[in-house]
Amino acid sequence: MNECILAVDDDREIVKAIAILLEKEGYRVLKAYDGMQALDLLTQNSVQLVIMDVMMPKLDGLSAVMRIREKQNIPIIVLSAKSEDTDKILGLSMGADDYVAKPYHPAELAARVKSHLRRYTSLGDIHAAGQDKLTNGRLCYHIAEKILYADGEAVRLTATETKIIELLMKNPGRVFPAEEIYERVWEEPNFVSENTVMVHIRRIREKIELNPKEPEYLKVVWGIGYKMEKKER
Amino acid sequence: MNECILAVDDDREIVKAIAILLEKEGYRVLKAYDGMQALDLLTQNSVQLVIMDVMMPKLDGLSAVMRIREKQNIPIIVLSAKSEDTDKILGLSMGADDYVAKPYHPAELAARVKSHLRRYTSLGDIHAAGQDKLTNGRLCYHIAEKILYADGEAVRLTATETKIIELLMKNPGRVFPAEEIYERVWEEPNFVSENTVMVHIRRIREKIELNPKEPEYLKVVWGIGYKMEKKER
DNA sequence: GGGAAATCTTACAGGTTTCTTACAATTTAT
DNA sequence: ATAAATTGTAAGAAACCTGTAAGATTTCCC
Repeated sequence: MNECILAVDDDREIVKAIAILLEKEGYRVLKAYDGMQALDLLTQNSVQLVIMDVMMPKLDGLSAVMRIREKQNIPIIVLSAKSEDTDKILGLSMGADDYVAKPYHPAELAARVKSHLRRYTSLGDIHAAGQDKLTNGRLCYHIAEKILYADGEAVRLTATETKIIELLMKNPGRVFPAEEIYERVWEEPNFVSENTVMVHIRRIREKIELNPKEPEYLKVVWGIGYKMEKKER
Repeated sequence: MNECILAVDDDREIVKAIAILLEKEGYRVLKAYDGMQALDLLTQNSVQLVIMDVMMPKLDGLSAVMRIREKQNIPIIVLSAKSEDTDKILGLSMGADDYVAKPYHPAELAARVKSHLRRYTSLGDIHAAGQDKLTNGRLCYHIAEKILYADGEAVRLTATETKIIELLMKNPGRVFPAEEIYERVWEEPNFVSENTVMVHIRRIREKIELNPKEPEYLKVVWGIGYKMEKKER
């Protein structure tokens, strides 16, 4: 489930250092030592981000970036020695998304990786949704505003409640076991059986249902989970 | 029938890369390697959009932008190295419609080109029409002047505050996590957890809100971020 | 109807997020 | 060079959210 990053540099020490840094952050890291190896690994694995040195034997950084772009549209961060001419580097890194000078601050590299991954994966998310509003009966969820409207009135939901509603509104009619809701909202497995999700569901009902005791939207499916009832228009 | 774009940069590799990218998207691309060449091509051809580096020999980006504006009102996207001083770039790109930092994601450049062309061709001359003001309730932000007015009175905002306001006024109603505000205003990842953004938000509230303790414009969305409340007209 | 399992309800203590204030460091203007 | 303004950091206060537990209720199935 966790994201996979490809680190490419002819200096093995640097690749190793990057791997250690990013693995500590919870990413899976693949290693390559020239452009050709990098391309091979990319075809064989599902990679979400590439970190690459501009100066490399076999296949240099620029060519490698171009070749990657032909196939995939993943974020690419380019590394380079600071001494070299900035303009030249920027030319060389055409098609990359970001540029980090060596020596770099480990925390900074990690932050940039995180930032690009978030933008890349969230953009994918928006694309999948296609719209900025999800309407269902009395309810209407604005994805960008992160606000749920009931009968046109904004509902005051908390952050956790908003995430649950976003999940359910994006998948109206689909039943989610409480366990799945937990894992997708909290983004971590719930090993202890809790009624945490249940309590949140109740709180949401209190805010969106006309009669929370007999919900018409946020319904329970006995023995399975919860769902957002799909309404006719 | 298909639209024509002029790419200008003294680095031929970059112009070539831009051309390949945009031709793949179905545009016709003219190439120039300095400001003078660019102006020549503009008089001889029907061009719908210009992509230009700020730093160029012969005729620099700023001057070129000005000269183009004298004659035609087409969209101009300015390129620049991220390392260069942000304020200086802002000055240089005065009169441009958009600004993209190098290195950039090809898909991003393509998307911006598409978006500017759509606006330009569909609405005709949007510049003349004057979408240079963003009004929301008591507030009105002039994009070109970079000044915020509250009840018609200019508000004395600092540079950082202005950037935050511009981001929020351009996206009324949308919620931005503090982290995203940081990244989009400072243009670098915030790898140390700080409450910097929060303090700036408070200072802006002090200047624009009637009662800063209970903001009616610059609102917090608990656990998620901040937003500019969208007001009715 | 009875019993077991699943879900609902309630309350609260602890934790997190945001606010506020002050100050030191930095930048800009005089 | 000096003063003024701006900016980032820290730390304590306030507001708000969250998970847990424990008892109540509903549903299912025999």
